[in-house]
Amino acid sequence: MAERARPGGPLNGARQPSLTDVAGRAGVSHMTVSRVINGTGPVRPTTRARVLAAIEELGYRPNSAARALVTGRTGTLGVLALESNLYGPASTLYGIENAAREAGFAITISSVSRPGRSSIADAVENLRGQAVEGIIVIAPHVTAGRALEAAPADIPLVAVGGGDDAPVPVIAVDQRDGARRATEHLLALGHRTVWHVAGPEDWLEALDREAGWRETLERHGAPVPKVVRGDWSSRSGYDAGRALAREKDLDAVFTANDQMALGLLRAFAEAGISVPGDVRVAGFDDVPEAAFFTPPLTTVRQDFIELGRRTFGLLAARMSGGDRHDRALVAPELIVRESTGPR
Amino acid sequence: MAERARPGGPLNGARQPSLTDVAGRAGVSHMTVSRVINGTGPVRPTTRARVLAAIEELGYRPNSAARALVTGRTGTLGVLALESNLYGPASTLYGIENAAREAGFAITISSVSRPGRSSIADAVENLRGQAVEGIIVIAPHVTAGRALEAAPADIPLVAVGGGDDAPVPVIAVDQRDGARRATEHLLALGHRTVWHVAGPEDWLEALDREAGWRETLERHGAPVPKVVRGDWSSRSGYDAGRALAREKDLDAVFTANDQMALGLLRAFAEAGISVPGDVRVAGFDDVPEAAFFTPPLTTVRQDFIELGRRTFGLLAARMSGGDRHDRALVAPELIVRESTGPR
DNA sequence: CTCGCGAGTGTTAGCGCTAACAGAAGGAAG
DNA sequence: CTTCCTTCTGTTAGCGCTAACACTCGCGAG
Repeated sequence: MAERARPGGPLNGARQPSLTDVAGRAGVSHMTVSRVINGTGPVRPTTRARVLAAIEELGYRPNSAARALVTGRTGTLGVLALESNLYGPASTLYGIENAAREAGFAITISSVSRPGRSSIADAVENLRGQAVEGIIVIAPHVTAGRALEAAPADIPLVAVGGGDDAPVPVIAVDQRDGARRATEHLLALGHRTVWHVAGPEDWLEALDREAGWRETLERHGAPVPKVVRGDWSSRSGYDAGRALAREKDLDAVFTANDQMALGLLRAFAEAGISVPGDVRVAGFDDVPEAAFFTPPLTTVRQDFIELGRRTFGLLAARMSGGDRHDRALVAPELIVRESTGPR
Repeated sequence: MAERARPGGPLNGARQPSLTDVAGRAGVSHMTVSRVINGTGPVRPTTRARVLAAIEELGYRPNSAARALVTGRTGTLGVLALESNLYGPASTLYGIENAAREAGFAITISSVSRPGRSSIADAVENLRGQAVEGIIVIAPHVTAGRALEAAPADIPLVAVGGGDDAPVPVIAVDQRDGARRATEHLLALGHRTVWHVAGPEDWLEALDREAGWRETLERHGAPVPKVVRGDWSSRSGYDAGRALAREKDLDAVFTANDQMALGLLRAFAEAGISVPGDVRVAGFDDVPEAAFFTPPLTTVRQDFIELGRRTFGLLAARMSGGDRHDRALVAPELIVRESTGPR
């Protein structure tokens, strides 16, 4: 009776103990062991103790593949993440991972370097190949939203940070509200209007923040200056700052994220423009460094951990049959610092 | 013949097609289908075409659990990540994910909020429960190194950013060399010595950077000032800056990361100390924002993508039987900017 | 005393797949 | 024409587990 080699077995070559091994050691049937492990069905306390001892002695670990094969459940969720070091997406990922782990789910990630219809479809396909039970898409792009229109209907999928019109359920921070808060804060300081350095046009968050800024200006009857567009990077904020430094009645600027605000501040410093002396500046995100910019930055804080939790919660609801197809918003908070302080 | 309900099946209730379904449709045996899918064994071109057509029509997707059960391979790697938004760890994660995906492996992450013997052991256990074929630990802590001493011997495990004495193979950026480059750069500018704002004592990278700085000073016969210790945060860099601002012959400062340098610059600005006029400052990491600090920061760049690739490569080698237990270093690069520019 | 019932345990089947081997068909070599 | 390969395809077994049902007790009710 030849021992068949296990191709992918453990390094030391020994076979992992199976339910049957444990059963043999405990002097019971494999079903009793299964019941002890899963808490299904009644088991006499003394038997349970014998089984647990056998499990301990053999170092038994359930075979997840076998379990998944028979139950049809893998206990795994897929997260489709944008490959970026942007503060928001990375923080959201940890929020999701935490919530999922607490609920007993594993997370496998599939990253996408550039969002696009095909790359997102590929990543979704990749995750499905890994038999995930549900998918969370972190890709706050216009293109991502469109790509999801072709999302498979037979697997629960939710998005975090998608737009109003996304074809899937979405949890997002209320970008418009955040932009409104920042803009109103600046207007309340007595400025005639507020300039805006926007994020890239293919990001929904950029569009929402811009819309929130625009709406607020219009509601207050303030003129709407021409938008300067950046790409989230400090470099683009710097370029925007150089351009804005040439404007005559520049008074207040709201940048769509903190990194661009940093570049803007740098450009203003080089141009001899004082913040908040000559111009007041507000950002968005509240990255941990924002309090130490020169000057410390007024900005809008997003609770990414909460965002992750809520997103997981929505997916969990969908997986257990909830058919809600809604959009939930997490409220942001304005953090006031010196960049919009007294002159 | 009752159709048994599939507990975790797809939302629409229909059973996913199996090999047998495809076989029936193509008029062959399930083995022929398996051979077509895996490219094992010869199949007549016309048969192959029929099978591929059937796969397409049914939307067949291999069941990874069944495959894992019989082959003993899951095609999944576990990454144990520190739950932090620090630039380095997050970037490394993407580097690993990329390399793994190219090689056909999936990545599941398990995050650890606070590194410690038990939390790391728990996370490793968690990953093993998911039947990963190998584990990569991103946890550049002293405690992480110690926790890995108890690492299971029957699963390949490598660490990224661990210490010389780690009980497992390690890929790391050469922190000492980076610190040496920064320190020598500052000394070459004519400064008598270089002060150091170090990272937390329980981080190996902090210790290595400090050691590299200290060795360099000693080799050049420069006095070794008292180390100011931070915790990587801008806040701690700010506090360090306030403390250093009181020193008399402060000339040059090397901070162990860029975030702390930002806080330091902020504190110096508030204290009326000009950089590089009065004091020259260098950091470590080259975060994307470093070029836009006030002033732009001289710093040490680490190639995290390369680090991730190399780490995956090492793990792959170990998984295929390589028994190397070595330590490989990735060279960093000094990026000179205004913070150490001419006065 | 019999019956019923619940607690506790065992037996069997089968999830979807690959490994191993067993055929069948056809051509080349003797 | 036989023999022996090579190419292609099919059959069978079994991976480790859970679902479903069958069985054996022991005890209380009728």
